[in-house]
Amino acid sequence: MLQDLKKSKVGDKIIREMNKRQIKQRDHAIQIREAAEKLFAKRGFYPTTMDDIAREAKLAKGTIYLYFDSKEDLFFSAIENKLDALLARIREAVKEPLSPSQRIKLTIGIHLKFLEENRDCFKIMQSFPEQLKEKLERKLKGRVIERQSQYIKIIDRLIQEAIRKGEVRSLDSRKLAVVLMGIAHSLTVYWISKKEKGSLSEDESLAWEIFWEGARRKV
Amino acid sequence: MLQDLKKSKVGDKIIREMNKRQIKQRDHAIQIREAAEKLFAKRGFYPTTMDDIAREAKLAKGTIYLYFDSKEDLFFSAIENKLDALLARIREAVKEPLSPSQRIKLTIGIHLKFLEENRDCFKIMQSFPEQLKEKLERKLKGRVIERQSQYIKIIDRLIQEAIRKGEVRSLDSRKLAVVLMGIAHSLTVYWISKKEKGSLSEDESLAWEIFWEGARRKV
DNA sequence: ATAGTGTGACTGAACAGTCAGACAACTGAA
DNA sequence: TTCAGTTGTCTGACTGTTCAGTCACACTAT
Repeated sequence: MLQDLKKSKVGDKIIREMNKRQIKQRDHAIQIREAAEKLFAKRGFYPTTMDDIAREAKLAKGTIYLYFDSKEDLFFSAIENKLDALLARIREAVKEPLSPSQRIKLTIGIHLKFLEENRDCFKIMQSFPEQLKEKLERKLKGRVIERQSQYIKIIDRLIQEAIRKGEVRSLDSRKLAVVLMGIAHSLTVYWISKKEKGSLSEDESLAWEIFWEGARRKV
Repeated sequence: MLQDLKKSKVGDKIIREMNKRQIKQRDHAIQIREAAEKLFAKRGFYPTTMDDIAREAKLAKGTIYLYFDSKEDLFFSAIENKLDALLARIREAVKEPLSPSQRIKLTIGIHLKFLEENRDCFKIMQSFPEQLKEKLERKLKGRVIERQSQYIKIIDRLIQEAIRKGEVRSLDSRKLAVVLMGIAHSLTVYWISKKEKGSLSEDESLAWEIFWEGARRKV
């Protein structure tokens, strides 16, 4: 076995070199991020210590610093990771060949389903905005804010399209996007506060109905 | 003057004793709470230090501890104080002899106006829920949660009434209350993110319209 | 004279981040 | 295949700093 590996070309060699150390590395990075997600979600940024995270990840504290520059870096990486997953799903959904309003509905559904599956992520994001010292790396903060605004932009664009097609009244599309997200958000908070009884996805129709009836162009 | 005071009965004496020291005391308590509100709103709980608050209040750190037991106590006192003011205004408005739906509209208006005038309060409340260690005094946390739920309860009751009178479709009234608050909340976040350009109160009609059209019983 | 307020240097605990040394995976010469 | 040497990974005791809360002393109204 080892012979085979040795015979292979340089390119392969690099790939195989990943096959013990690098894979372990990647695993550790994931392990750490997952521990961080869990604890940041539970307690928020400040009360979570690097020792806690190390314990949760079953690694030494020093190890964390091999993969992440600082506590903040880890925090933002965790959020980014989740947000990217959500954005990817939404971008996929938006491509569906449906009317704008139907695509908006689909998006809400995905959004709620995602939060249901990733309540941790939601809790982190919710506690994010103001709780960090200004002096913190603007760059880091910016990375997340950019993703959040991308998200609103997608909804905004959908609503603009719906307005253009006469499905929705011509109101401020950005504000409508904000309102729609607010509805989804508040239902999620409520769902979490009820200790997650029932299914959040079930509220998709309520959120949609209120928004749609409230926003649509009356015939 | 001093003679007069000395002659007066015990009851009076207590009252007058407030007239130099106690008044100063009350002023200091207010000074401290206002400084705390300002800084907690700006930075959140953890990054705000007692030294910061003392500096802002132009008093020594030790003085704060004459009026408040701990940092947490001060934090919750600040929120409570604001929430009580909001609740008082809402309770007053709800008494108006109007139809339930009109009273709901009035309530939203007051809510938005209050947040516009007290954006600090809003920012504190928003950052409140998860960011404190569990070990923190449940009692303190409870004081605020109780007030928040009172608020939702008032809206809930209004909506129940509107449903009973046939103004609103018979949906889950608590969820509708949550949605309504979510709409107001998200518009406030948006308004703050736009650096408070324009007037938040102007969004009253948008919030109302979407909610109302979405929730009302169709004729 | 004294009791009620105010002060800010000080203390002890908590915690992010470091680093010297242990350890495991790989290499290539014999 | 073996093993000494090399490189990359991991560890947790340690360090320096930050900060909530204290306390001995100062001040001021009565």
